[in-house]
Amino acid sequence: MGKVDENKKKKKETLFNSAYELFITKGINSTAISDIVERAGVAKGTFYLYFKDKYDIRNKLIAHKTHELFRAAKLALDTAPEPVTGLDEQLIFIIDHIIDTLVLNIPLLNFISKNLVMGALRSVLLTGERTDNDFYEIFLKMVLEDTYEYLDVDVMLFTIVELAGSAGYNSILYSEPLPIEQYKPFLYRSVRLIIDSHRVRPV
Amino acid sequence: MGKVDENKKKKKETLFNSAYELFITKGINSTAISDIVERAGVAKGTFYLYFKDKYDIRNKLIAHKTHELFRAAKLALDTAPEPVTGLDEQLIFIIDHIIDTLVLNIPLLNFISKNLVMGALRSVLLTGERTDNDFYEIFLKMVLEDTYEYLDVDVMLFTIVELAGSAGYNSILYSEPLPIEQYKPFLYRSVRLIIDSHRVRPV
Amino acid sequence: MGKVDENKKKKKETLFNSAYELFITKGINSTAISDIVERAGVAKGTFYLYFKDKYDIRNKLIAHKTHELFRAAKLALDTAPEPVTGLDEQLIFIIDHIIDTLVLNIPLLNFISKNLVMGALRSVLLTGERTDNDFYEIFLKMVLEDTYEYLDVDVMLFTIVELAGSAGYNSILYSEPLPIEQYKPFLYRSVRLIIDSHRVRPV
Amino acid sequence: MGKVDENKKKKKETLFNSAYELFITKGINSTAISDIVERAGVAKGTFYLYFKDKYDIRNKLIAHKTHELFRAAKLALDTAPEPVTGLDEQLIFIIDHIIDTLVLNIPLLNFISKNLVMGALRSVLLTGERTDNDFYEIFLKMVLEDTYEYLDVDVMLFTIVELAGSAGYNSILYSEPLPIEQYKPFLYRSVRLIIDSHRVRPV
DNA sequence: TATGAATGAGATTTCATTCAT
DNA sequence: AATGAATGAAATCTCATTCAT
Repeated sequence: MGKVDENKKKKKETLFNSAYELFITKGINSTAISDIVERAGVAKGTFYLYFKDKYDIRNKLIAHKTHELFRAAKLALDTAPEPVTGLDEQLIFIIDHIIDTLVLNIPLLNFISKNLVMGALRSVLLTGERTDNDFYEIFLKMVLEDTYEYLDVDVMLFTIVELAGSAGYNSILYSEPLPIEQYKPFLYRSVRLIIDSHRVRPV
Repeated sequence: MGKVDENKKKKKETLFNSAYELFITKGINSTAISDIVERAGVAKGTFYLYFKDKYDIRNKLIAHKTHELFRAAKLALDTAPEPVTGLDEQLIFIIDHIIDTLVLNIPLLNFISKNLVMGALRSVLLTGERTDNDFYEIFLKMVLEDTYEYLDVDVMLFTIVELAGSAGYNSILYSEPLPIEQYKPFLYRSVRLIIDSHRVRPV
Repeated sequence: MGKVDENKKKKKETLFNSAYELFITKGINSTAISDIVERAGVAKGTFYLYFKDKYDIRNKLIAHKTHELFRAAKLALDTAPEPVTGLDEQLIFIIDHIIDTLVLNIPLLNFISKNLVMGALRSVLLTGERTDNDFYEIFLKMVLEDTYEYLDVDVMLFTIVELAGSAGYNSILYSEPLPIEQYKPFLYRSVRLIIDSHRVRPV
Repeated sequence: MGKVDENKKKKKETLFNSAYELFITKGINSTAISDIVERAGVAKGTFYLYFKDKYDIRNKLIAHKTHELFRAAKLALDTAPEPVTGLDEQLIFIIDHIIDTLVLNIPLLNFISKNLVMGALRSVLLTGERTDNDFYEIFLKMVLEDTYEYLDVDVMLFTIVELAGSAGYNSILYSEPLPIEQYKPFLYRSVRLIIDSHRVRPV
């Protein structure tokens, strides 16, 4: 990569970081592009060299952050001291890891969620961003390697993601109807039931 | 009610309606207060007599509309040609009714949802707005009158609302992973499983 | 005075007091008529029953407060334990008394001054408001009773008032070029010189 | 200076001039920023690029205009056909020059004065704006070069400025107690007395 | 590429004043 | 006399976007 390209990438990254910090601090509506470029230390015009507008950078940011969450969860799964076996345990492990991360990073939860958690998660999981790590492929692989056979895998994943995302969001943020730690057993029971209902039979 | 009070109520209502129509047509960000008052045919200052700002009227609107959805669903349930029995069937009836309403009113879905569906639904269901119709009471009554006994009723309702709200929203709007009509059976199966998992035994 | 008239006077007084407190607290520009009536506990329309606008009430307030200052100073002069004799000593006594009062009431100083101290003082002294206590008359009497004869009495009073008002204002407020207590000897020396320069001869 | 910087300076100047003309014509309260930018032929946002708000530009304007007055007076003093000698004559020359200027420019007098002449004059004389021509230095030099020695020079200048500013303002504007031309002898006599009272002895 | 001055539409908000009750 | 809802002009200020350098 040439020095110019490097510089270009650095500028973009700086804008990315500035935007993220401002978005989670002040919210999107109250963050002006001038705030972003000021914090990034670049000129206003430069912003428009890399992003279309505020919502462009926001969307890319959400996708990026969601990606990171899943990547970290998958990594933890793969490097767990004791191997986690069974699709249900594996999915719950991932959900649990993400929840635990977000509990410690409420601003991130707020940022992602306020901007339609579910859409974002889904985009990562089901449709989108098949760039570096293809999570959809990863999930399919997990499904295939399981001892059970599954029907309507897409539907299953979708249902779980929606439930966990939505219920998790509210439970973490508002401790309603229960604080997340107390709600987890219920959530995971439901996840198991959903998975189970998609099983055909042991292979 | 004096003539003045009557007039006041009418003004507020007009503003309410104008705001709603603009919000679902152009979106909140693109709706200016001047748009609202212009459409309502009142002076700009009048808006500030009744609402703090754009977000104040939006929140009140969301609560109001969500309320209406539930009220209509409950009414339909109570006046169904053939009585619907069993908590699971009743809840699914309500969900189904709301989904069908929103399918025909995508702008409303978008409006409510973009502004945190779940939070809004939950506020109606679990905590909030115990004004006219107390839905929480209604649900409790439905639970009590069922032939089964339930544990953790709050958790059960919360889980169902989150799942149905979030999954329904995406399925209706994006037909992903399936169009809503095809997704419904899966959704309702999950709802039934969740209900079932909270049952203790027949009374 | 009938009950109605009494009530009327009370309303006006309340508005007066509210305005004064707001003016010295927030400044005139930032004080809205709605602030005044709110604090006074009367309706907005009532304000217009008694005053033309914000500046009307302000002017009346300044005249009133300036009047009070002089009245109090004159009273102190007349009731001093040891009689003060000589026009120079008497005028300095009055100036001193007013300065000491304002030092303890900076908001009042600010209010009067920001709105043209000198004009206000002058209006009281020379031209205006010959209502209850006619200060001009009082000063003339002080001049006549002195053992000296004076030329151009108006000019003398004017010069002294302008000097004391302007220099006093700045010295009290900004301690520049000296704090008022240290500036006083210089000020009073100048006042004596001015008086002296208007003397013709002992009568 | 680049083309951009040149342009910037020109814009600021244009705003400055527009504001000044409006302020002295309509008064500050009645001058809107939109008036200023309209007259200057620039966009509204441009104003905020150079000034914080209306009061910012006003303060800078007052300082500027006051500066000009003194500069012109000093220039006249230095280029007088017959050299003016003696501190008293020099100070009176300056005061006289400023008074004569203001007599011909009542709007300027009003503008400066309404916003606390004295404060402004003082800021130029005693403390402030030590930029181009340092008037304080100039006065000190005048004092040093005099044949007399002086005590408490700051106090002397302050007293004179306050007296001349305040009395001059009222006399010019209201012809009270006398028109300025008739009042001048009295004023200058007082000034001489004040100067004299600070003299120690001929050096 | 990068800059940042300039733009100017438009958003929000205030508030003196009126007038029907 | 008193009220206070309604007005709506006008004020301030923001900010996304452009474009000459």
